[in-house]
Amino acid sequence: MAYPAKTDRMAIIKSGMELLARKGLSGLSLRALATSLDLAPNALYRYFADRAALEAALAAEVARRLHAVLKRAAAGKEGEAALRSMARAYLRFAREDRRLYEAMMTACDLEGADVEPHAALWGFVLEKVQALYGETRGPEAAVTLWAFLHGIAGLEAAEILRQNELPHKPLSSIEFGLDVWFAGARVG
Amino acid sequence: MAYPAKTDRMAIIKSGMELLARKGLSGLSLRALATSLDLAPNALYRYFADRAALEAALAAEVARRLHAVLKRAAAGKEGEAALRSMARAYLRFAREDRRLYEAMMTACDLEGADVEPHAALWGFVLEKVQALYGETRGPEAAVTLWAFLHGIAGLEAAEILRQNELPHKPLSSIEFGLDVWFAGARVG
DNA sequence: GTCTATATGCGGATAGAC
DNA sequence: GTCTATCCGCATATAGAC
Repeated sequence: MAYPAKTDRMAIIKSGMELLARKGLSGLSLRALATSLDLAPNALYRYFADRAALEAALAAEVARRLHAVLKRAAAGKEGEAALRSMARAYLRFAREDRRLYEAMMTACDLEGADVEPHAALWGFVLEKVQALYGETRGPEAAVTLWAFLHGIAGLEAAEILRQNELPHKPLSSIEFGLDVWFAGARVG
Repeated sequence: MAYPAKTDRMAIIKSGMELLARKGLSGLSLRALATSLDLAPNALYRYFADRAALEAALAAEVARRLHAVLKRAAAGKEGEAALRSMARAYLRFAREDRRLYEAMMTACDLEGADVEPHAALWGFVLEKVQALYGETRGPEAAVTLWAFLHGIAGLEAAEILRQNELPHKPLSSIEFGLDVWFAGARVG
């Protein structure tokens, strides 16, 4: 055959993750990704129907990574200690790989996306929360915690908490917020 | 004069807000905005140095609008009632004008941005929170509440809470989260 | 202050050969 | 499966005339 295979889905995802981490979702182009793999500008269309399909695949991969990070953070811990560790790991991930994190939250609702990694991630967190808040209140408590963490990540990414006019205490606010949330588990 | 003035800063902002609400920040182009004002593609450069300057001006305008919305929501109310009303108004704004809201949070940290409207908005919220949480804990409590609301807005915008795999109870989770947050004010 | 014209760059996607 | 070539669209920004 004149043109033997030079790549595959996994290699594309891998290279795509590196590019995504550096340039962000809007800065990622199929052309640049193809170039990074030594391919012609349009070669990726054999593996992904269009750009949206690639984005969804990348978002799923990010979810898998975050899931692994949270698992590691919770390892050997239980209850409140496990969740505090997970919360801090979540924010560390959102901070250090903010472009990956943003991509995960942006591209997870596309058509034909692989929802499994996202669902697995949610299931893992929910389980831990229910251990503290109970089965009934678990979902609402988990959404509340998630929203808080996601909000902190967003405020930090926008560098809003660093503006002079604002009392910039992001770190202490995080502990403050977690304290309030855990207090809710004990009271209710 | 051969070419009399056909527009001004305010008209540009006004038309820009309409376009922003429809197309979002990334979908907004100087060309389209100029066209909507019956101007040549480059006419706006007389009023804004570049695209970033326009974005910052629009973000400031959104902050003014949100500030007005929150003021109205708190009018005639005090303490917890005022803040609950403000929280719901905040989320209503983020939901109904989500592209404006996103633009405000994205473009508020640009060079040379007019920070005053953002600072005024923050000051207004902080004041209300301090009435409940006290002066010392006010900033952290306010950041916590803000992060929670911003996070909910983000999860809703990404339509993450609507996925089948997740218990999709955004509304009840909002009340749940607010309950926890207000409980923190009474306990501490 | 607005105009026409243009420089320059980017991106997604398709056709058809090998 | 990869290639070359191309179509098409979008954008920011500048130069210089009126």
